[in-house]
Amino acid sequence: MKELPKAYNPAEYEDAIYQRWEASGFFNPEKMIDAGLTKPDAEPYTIMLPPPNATGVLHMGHALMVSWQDLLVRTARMRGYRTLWLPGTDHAAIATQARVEKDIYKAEGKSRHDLGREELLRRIGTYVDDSRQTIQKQMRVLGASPDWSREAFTLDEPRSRAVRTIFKQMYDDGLIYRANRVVNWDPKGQTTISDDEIVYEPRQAQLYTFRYSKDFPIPISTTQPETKVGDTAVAVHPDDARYQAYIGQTYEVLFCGVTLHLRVIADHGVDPEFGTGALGVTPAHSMIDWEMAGRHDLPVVGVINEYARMTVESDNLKGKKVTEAREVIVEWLKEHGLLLKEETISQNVPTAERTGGVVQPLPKLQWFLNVNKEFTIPYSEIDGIASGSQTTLKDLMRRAVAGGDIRITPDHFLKTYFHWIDNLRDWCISRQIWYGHRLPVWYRTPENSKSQASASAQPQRDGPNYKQIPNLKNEEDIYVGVEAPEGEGWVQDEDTLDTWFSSGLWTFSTLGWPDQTMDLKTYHPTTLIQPGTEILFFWVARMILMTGYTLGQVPFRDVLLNGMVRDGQGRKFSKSLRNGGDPIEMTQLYGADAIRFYFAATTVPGSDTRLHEDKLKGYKHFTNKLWNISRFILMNLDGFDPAVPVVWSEADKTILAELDQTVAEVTELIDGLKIHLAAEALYQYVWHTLADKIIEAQKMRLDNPKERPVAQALLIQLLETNLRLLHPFMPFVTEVIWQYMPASETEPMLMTARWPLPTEMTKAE
RNA sequence: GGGCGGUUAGCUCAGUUGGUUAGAGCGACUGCUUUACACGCAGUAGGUCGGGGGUCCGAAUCCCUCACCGCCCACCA
Repeated sequence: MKELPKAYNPAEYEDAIYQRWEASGFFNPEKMIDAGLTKPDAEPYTIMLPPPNATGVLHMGHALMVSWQDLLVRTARMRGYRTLWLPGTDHAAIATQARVEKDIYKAEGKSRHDLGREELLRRIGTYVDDSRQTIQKQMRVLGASPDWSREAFTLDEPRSRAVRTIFKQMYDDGLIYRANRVVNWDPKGQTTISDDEIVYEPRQAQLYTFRYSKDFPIPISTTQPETKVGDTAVAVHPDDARYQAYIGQTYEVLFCGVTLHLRVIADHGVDPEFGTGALGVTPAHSMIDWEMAGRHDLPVVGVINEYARMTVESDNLKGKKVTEAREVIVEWLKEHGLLLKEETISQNVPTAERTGGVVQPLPKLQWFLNVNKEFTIPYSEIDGIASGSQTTLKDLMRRAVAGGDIRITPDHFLKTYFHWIDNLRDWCISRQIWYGHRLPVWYRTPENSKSQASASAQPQRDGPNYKQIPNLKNEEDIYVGVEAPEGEGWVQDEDTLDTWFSSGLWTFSTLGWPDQTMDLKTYHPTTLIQPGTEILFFWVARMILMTGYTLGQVPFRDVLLNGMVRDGQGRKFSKSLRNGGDPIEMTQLYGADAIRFYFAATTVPGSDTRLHEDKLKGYKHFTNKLWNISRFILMNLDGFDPAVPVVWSEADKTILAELDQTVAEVTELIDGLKIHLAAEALYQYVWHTLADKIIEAQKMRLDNPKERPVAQALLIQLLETNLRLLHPFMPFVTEVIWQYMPASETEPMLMTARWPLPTEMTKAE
């Protein structure tokens, strides 16, 4: 037998081992069946890899993702499940386009408008291909075993077809609709964004208390005086004694050169304690006011455009930026003695997550998904929702989790999930960016049906004249379909879909839906998904929605949430901080196994974790310890014949029973998704029981010719079982050692070897 | 404003359904060139489990309350 080197050097083995795994084809579950390693009727075990954004490289958060999922997948594979781990990438619409635009601007000084839609998309395509290759390479370095042959991309043709198909179905069901509504507009990114893409930034703001004019009886307070030229009402609380006399009255005032028609309305949404207890209602530029305007049938007057500039017909305001207009108005108030009070308050300013731009509420013609509208669900396996019954998307999302069809780990996130659903409003799904799934919607107006239409013929898309809103009538035909319509004059909507629309289909679009494929039948619902806590709403909830709607199923049984990986000081990893976090670099330093064991052992579901290199070093030592345990046992194997039966002593039986117990414990802990406890149990057993106690005790026996064969049999049995148990945690080093094990003659690859059964030891007697 | 999580050894963190002297890694200290491993071995020190109150035969664990830290949601205009 060849003797192992004194120390384990990961870099020497990892590449070759990975190549051997991949070349075997056994990441693919059907290949496992063909080779007789998995039974054809085995229960499936499926994990869809949360597709990393196609915007570049993986970070330590992805390393955590790979560590946990590959661990679960390798365990399932060894335990005989028909195991599929399906990889892919997400086109991450806004993030990717913003990134490429930035790069291009930096390098060439060109904007997307200089390049045009086609050229920009071509550039993004190239960029995304590069990123995907980088991501694949990084996953390989970490030892991931996904079925690369099934790799998917949220923007490839099969996934796009799924998107168009669902869009059409939802449109036909009346769930997707087009409407003029106040949406969150990002002036910097020049697109709408969803409620979930807003981050509130605390800032200091000036709160101005003033009267519109000398004649107007009620003073109001605001932090945004520039929007007040768009006011159409003043709202007070219905029970507010101070203002009872004015409710229902209408006033005409000249405010900073603009004539306003203000009605005094009573609405429960007004807090009588705040400011003057009266609120200037600006339906066009505030979500709350828009809703209030709906309740009171108020006119909507737009005064700000997509570039956050004033559109109001007034010489001293028109064309000015909102910040400039604010100064003009405050100045005007002061001059006319209308400003009553000015105080500094702290305020949360809504900003766009991706661009940092201050969100400007604007009325826009957009596409929405109605989460409250009833529709008939033809088929449902979801607890509490019968096939053919009436339901809503919100209800689907709630019941899929409430009924226990989906388990969330850790379970305290259930509350957060339900709270989010309860507050959910219709989802704005259209985006004014170019990279993404173009809406499968075509328009035909009398005008463009004659000549070959151009995109600019579209209604109101960029027109700043909101005076017509909200009663804009579309004098055009609309066609929604999976493929473009026949006939002349149809122009496709310029907009693309929110990136989470396609991500929501991930568990089944990856399996070939809308075709009724074998994959879909076999692998769906999937077993488990492992997202970060920050995308519980963005992604997990949307998957439940989309899957419930489309298949009447849950997308997965288990949601295993992970927190964020931070640096040793608790900071996020970022390029600007230069605080490291490159998985490849870490792998070179400590080996992939140490990284993986680190994440298995020290990271708890749902909680953020700080990366400590001293611990990483500790787990590198652990791989080396395992190496040397193996080295010792293997170098004492001469003369050993596995075929010769041995008689265990009582002490041996105790040892084997303890091993047995470890197998049962580790298996159970992994089943319960308590990966960190499983890792800890194995670490303790291998180092402090097997190495420190058992091996030390067997050394004397090995010197005794009579006892030697029993000691050999015992040690090889212990090592073999531990290698099997450890393989999902540290696949490389265990696979290398396995090649020296007698068992490799019958099971040549540890990756596809069988998981030890708790009873195996007792059977060995 | 509402909700969730955290506070355990010098540091970073575990602690599964409340059960005998509260654990790990790293660090510290003492001793080991023991031929598997110094990426090692044997051992030692170190904690009133954030404060207060309660339930219980028994609480790090359950209940109440307070403090501080972090996150999520809402958005007072």
